[in-house]
Amino acid sequence: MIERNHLEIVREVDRCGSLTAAADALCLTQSALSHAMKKLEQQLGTDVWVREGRKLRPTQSGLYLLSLANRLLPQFEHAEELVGQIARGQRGSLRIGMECHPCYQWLLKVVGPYLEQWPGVDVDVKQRFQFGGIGALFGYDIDVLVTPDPLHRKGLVFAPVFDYEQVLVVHSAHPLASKVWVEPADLESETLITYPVDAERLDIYTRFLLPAHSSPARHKTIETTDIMLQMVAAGRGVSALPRWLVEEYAHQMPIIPVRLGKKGIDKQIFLGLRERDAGVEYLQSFMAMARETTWGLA
Amino acid sequence: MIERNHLEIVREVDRCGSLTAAADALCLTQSALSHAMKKLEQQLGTDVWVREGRKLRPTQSGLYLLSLANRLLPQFEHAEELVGQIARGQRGSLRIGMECHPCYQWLLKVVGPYLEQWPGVDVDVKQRFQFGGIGALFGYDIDVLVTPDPLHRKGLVFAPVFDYEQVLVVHSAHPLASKVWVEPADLESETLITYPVDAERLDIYTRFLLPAHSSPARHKTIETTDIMLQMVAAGRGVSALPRWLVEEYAHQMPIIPVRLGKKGIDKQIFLGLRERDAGVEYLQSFMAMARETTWGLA
DNA sequence: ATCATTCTATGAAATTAATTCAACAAAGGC
DNA sequence: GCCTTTGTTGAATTAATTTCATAGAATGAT
Repeated sequence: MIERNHLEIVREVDRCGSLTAAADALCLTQSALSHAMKKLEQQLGTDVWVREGRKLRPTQSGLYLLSLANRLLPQFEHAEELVGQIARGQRGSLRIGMECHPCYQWLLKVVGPYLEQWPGVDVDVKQRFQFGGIGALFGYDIDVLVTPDPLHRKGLVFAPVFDYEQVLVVHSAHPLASKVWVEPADLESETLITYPVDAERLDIYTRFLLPAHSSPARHKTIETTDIMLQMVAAGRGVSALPRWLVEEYAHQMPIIPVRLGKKGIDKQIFLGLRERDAGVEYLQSFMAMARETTWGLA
Repeated sequence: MIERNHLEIVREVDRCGSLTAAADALCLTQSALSHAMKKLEQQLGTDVWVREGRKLRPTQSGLYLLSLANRLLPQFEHAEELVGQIARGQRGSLRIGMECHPCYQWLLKVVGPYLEQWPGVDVDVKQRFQFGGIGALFGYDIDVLVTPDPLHRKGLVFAPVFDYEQVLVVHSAHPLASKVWVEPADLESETLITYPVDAERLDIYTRFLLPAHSSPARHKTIETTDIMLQMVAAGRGVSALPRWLVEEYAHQMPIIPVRLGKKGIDKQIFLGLRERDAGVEYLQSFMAMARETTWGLA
């Protein structure tokens, strides 16, 4: 019924003062405008303008349509602008999924500069997924996944962003603190603090304790990295965390990183995203900035 | 670019879940919708939906368009509803022009019930006109004119609404108060209070004093009827007003109406409007209600 | 696996709508 | 009074939308 072009005409006639001038402005003939409005008037059952001599005086309906035009047309125009930005990859929303708890500290360092560089992109971080990080990626709940397990599947692409060593954290006065590396058996009298996730997602179990059929004396779970470190610094247990993270906090707390096993546990963190999104500019940029934020660790 | 029908499609697809169902709801073929959206996508340079199997998942652009649709479409629909009401004369604005100062008191009695009966009509009252009331009517500054001078001109129609007698108001202790009627000479020692308009628009001059070549001792002008009556009640002068108005106030104030001349001055008040508007329902209704509000005067 | 079903995409044809052209009428300026 | 400007209207033209017919792809059931 009322179409965008009708509003366009009403607005332009108001601006220019005549059908003829408005037609010029809209790159149409005056006749086209006359026909278009005549048809609208018939549909609405009311005139939009009163023809007085060769002047068009807006009727009450016309005045209302004009106010409508001034309200709606800018929204159309803004929408096109915005969609254009989305199309060019300059605007969007970036929902980051995290499957690597300690990486949160690292992520914060990436996100700050990223937000500055991409003022049009909204960033959100999610940490819990009903069907795992990969499922969230497939289900469009997130756009990027930060994970140590690049479960390759069709339609997804993964790229490594940084490597680090997973180490044992102990209080600096702890007997193990002086060791160059610890063995699984060393933990059998210790309290181990981990994030509250399945043991199969904890490297200290899958790659250290379980192969040696060892287990710690006690196992506590804590949600946040900060409290975890506070506990270790209070001598209430030991934990397994990235070396760079421990070194970051070692300045402020009496904690020491110790290698897990003779060769240590090396880990790699990947960023995964949907293949389809690989071309999106602000996603590529995030990947690039993530790779650059390696924290000065090998 | 983005047209109303595109928003219509986006909204309907979101509601129905598929192009096919949306097409049914919109009484179009699935093919039409597919073509329409394909064209839009090409113009925008971005997909609106990602085709996943036989499902359509909205992209970021698509989600934005959906929010736009939910915002804009109701406004289109509301606008059509409203314009329909205007077309049926159920809604509009009624700007009343007044060329009869004391009639303001009468008008208030009309407007109250009118507003109740026509909730869709906004009423405004104007009292000053650059080119007179008739000019304001022609110039669309007002829609109805309340006037004692029905200056008939092409394109305008006038209808009488009520008659009244213009009388002299004096303090009840005033020497003239006991007279059945006064002569022009009686005013030559009086202070006459009138509205601040040209003498040619004051009946006390045109139909009473000037024909007898009389004039009052002093002439004061006052804008409002209330203050005018206060002045008379304070014995500070005499004035000329409608009899019904004086009788209305005579309960509260020591004032008395006296006939002007042996036969009195009879006046008639007209409502004028543009011929073109004569069919507008809420205007007709105003005329009818105005005629009914005669204040019980002869 | 196979088949039927249910979607969407697409090209061509048909239909419908928009636009222009041309002629005319009304009003204002000189 | 004549010329210019402006809007209307009907017919012709052009452009668009819509439908039809068909094909492909994914889902679910047998």
